[in-house]
Amino acid sequence: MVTIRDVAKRAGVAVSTVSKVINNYPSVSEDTIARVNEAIEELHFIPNSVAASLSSKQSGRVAVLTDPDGQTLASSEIMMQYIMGAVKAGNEARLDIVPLFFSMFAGMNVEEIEHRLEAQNIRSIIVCGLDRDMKALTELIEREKFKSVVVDMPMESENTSNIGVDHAQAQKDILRKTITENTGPSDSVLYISGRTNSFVTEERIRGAMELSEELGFELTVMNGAFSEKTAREITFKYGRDKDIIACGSDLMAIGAMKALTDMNVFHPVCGFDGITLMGYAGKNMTTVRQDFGFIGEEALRECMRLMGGEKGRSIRVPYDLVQVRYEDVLN
Amino acid sequence: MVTIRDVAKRAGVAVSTVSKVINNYPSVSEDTIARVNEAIEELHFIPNSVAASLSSKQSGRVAVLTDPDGQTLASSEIMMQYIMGAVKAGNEARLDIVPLFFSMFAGMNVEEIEHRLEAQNIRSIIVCGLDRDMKALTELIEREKFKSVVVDMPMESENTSNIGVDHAQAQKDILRKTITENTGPSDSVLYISGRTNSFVTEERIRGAMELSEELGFELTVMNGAFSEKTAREITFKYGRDKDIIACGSDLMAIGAMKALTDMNVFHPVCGFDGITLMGYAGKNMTTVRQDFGFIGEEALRECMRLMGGEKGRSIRVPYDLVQVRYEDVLN
DNA sequence: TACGATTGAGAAAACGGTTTCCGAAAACGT
DNA sequence: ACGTTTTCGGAAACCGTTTTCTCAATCGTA
Repeated sequence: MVTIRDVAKRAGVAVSTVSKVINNYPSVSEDTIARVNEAIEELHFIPNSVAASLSSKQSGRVAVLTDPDGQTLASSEIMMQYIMGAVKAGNEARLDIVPLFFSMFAGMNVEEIEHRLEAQNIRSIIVCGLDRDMKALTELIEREKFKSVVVDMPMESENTSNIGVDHAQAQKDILRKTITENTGPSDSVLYISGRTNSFVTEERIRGAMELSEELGFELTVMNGAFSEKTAREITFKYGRDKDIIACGSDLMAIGAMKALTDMNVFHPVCGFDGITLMGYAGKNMTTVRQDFGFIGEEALRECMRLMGGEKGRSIRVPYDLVQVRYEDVLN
Repeated sequence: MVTIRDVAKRAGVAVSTVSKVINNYPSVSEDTIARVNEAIEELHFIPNSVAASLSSKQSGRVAVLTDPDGQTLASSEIMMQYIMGAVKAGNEARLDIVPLFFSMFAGMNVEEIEHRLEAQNIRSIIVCGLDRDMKALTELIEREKFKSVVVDMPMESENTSNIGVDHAQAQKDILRKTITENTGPSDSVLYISGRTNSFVTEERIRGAMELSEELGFELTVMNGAFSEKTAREITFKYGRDKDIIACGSDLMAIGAMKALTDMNVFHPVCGFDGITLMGYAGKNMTTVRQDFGFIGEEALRECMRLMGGEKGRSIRVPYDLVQVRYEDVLN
């Protein structure tokens, strides 16, 4: 392994000087910089990130935390996109990115999780799939020992940013579109919501209710708990007499559509997320497409901002209203 | 951060002794071990893995390498399961696992990839989704600087193990089952294969051909390139007159089934992989279900074996022949 | 009883960087 | 031309472990 000392010798300077060049310190003359860079080139030197991490507690290692349990097809697609986005942005920023998974923390208390992250010299975390029941992770963020970027939870502080689409607005938009493009403003809508411990569920319900006030349609909200099966059952029971079925996730929308098809009725259905599976689910379905890859990228860039000393903030990302067709997902 | 020195002081021993206790060295008395462990408990000490990694070039950091391009829904589900399996096994073995992605290596030559991995003190890699065209990765493995575990490629050496199901046998099994459960041994079978640069494609084709010899049915092999769309087109053109459509992947099986449905003919179709999407694709389809999570776990354990100094080998893992039904994938 | 063999524990040198501090040389102002 | 500041580069301490060596104490045996 070629080390910084080899480079120093080759360039005829001190190791500290090489280090300064690597890290773009000021107070190195153009001349020296050139000579050092030349030596780096020639020796194919790549700094050992482990050593760097040890010596400067600075090192940019970011962990992606989530709960891998209850993995559905949809969530693994979404997670994969988060991770790939984060890795991509991490590569561009030339830092380590170390995905971990919440499973390893199951049953641990906050201190222990903290210690484990510290033991890896991790300074910043991206948390996805967080809901209100995950007390340990929530507390971890609130203690602010780490720079945290949390997806789809309204947390914000000195060291915490949140990121995600505006769920209330998006729900309003997709529902309005579904209503206006179909039968009219005085319909009755069955809204099948996600799990109640989730922030996005609250927001989406709020959006639907505000729109119902605004347009004056009848709105029935029922808890589908993000379950395709439950959504299907609810639709069987209560869907027939409604005009539109709106769901708090695509998976539930698919369940609802299955039920409608079985009953031989053809109400429009709208979902939320924009997963690939929607392309296989039938016609007459629209959804809010989130760009999960982009969210992952942005989340990582936000980690860097926070590590750079800037304050936490809220980031809203754009979304699309789409009809996912089979042709679009076909590969 | 509580360090090994704090523990040493507390226990009244030298730091080296603490280190020995942590790493289960012999030549420490029961007595001392107890005292040190007590101190560790009391101080909630967790060894800094970065320092450990720097000091002993031993540290167990494993990278998962793959090509994230051309991510289909199916492959993201499969990758996620590989990764989660590996992470799970990694946690159990108490080592770091650092998923990286091949994307960062796009366009790099072998030396550069090597340097980058070295710079992270990575000693062992798991490679998935490798095909014959990925020269850099293949060469990386062949140079044997790393302990490599490669999924579904027939590479084996001192420092290289491979893992996967027996694709030829599995293809034979699922095809035999499909034939015998349906019309009889003298049918004509259309086999839509995967991409030709892939080892699993060769094996699966070989399995199908051997069975055709054995049972004496007519076998037509066509290249579907792992594409749902292509499989669909092939089926449209040539599927009608056949009795059975066998495919080299589930995604292609779904495409084939789509075509059959559109043509209003109902041949049995079999796929390969056992992805969730199959549950949404229709009746009369069977497939080989691989346990990707288990493969990920085993791959990581194999990394540890190799790092422990044992020689590379081939590992065949079990598979199931199943019919994925909607009820089974419903959540 | 004495002597080599064994065992248990500590001191100190790595590992490969970063960072602080210091001094020499160059630039500047008057 | 002299004192003062600024610029640039180097020496050395440090990050938290592991690991090698050394040494004292204990043991077994003749």
